[in-house]
Amino acid sequence: MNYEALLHEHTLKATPQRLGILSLMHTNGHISIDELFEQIKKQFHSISLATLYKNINAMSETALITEVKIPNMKSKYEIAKERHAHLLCDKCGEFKDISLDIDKLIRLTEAKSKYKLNDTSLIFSGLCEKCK
Amino acid sequence: MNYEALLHEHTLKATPQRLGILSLMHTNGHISIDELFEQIKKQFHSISLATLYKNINAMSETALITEVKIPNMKSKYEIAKERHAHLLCDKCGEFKDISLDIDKLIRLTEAKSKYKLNDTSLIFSGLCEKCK
DNA sequence: CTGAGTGCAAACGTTTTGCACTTGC
DNA sequence: GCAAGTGCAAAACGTTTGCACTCAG
Repeated sequence: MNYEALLHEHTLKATPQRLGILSLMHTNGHISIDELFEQIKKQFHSISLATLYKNINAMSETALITEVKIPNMKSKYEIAKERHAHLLCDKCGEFKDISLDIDKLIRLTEAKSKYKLNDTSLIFSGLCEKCK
Repeated sequence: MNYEALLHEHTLKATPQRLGILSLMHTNGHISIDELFEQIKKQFHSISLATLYKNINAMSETALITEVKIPNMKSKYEIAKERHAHLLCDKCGEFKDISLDIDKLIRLTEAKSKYKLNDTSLIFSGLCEKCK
């Protein structure tokens, strides 16, 4: 994936720090601020937490990344992608995407509610295949 | 609703402050810490924010109340009840319950994922009937 | 070359803690 | 009566800001 172009599309400069953040976000799938800071320090010894926050905020505001708020847990961040839901294993902490027919769910809920819906936040929690 | 009994069932003492918190939570449906503090101060002039937090934590830990984490917003709290989803109006901020067939959604997602699921957090956002 | 981004230290708002006092049971 | 709860002030925590310096475009 070309993160440099991605940043430019979102009117942000492609700094080495940002490329590192996006790369870690991609390989981890979902990552918290703390985890990100621990990992990025290995590449950028002197990176500051302030820089990390500024970048997370800049990339969230331009919708390049998305914050995922999870019940009873710190937020995780992911590179923005098409609509999807999340699965959380309460035992081992595995957190991953799952694709559902969210459009259908939205249509159903619109019919029931009279709302015009455009977004969802869906998190399922339980036990993963290994832990159950 | 008998909040005194409800507290006792959760091994918590029924103090006037707690009864006030639960009453406000019930009449508001969903309420943030700030809103709660503003409102409860009217009844308990000298209540402290520390007491509010301690009680919110105690009641969350015993699952008497539930924290609802909402994208791009402060958390709201509600008295725990059967499974349901939430609707948020991005324009006027209306936030309310909606009952969907969540069991069905869970069964569907279990089939797809191999997870054994027991809980969900589902928030739909868009425009309410008046705002759309 | 210039505005955007970085890193540091200080500031800020939110939540938690310690402690003496009070109260529910 | 005693453990649990309250309220205060202080501390801890996560996040943001201001500023001088650096760098991407």
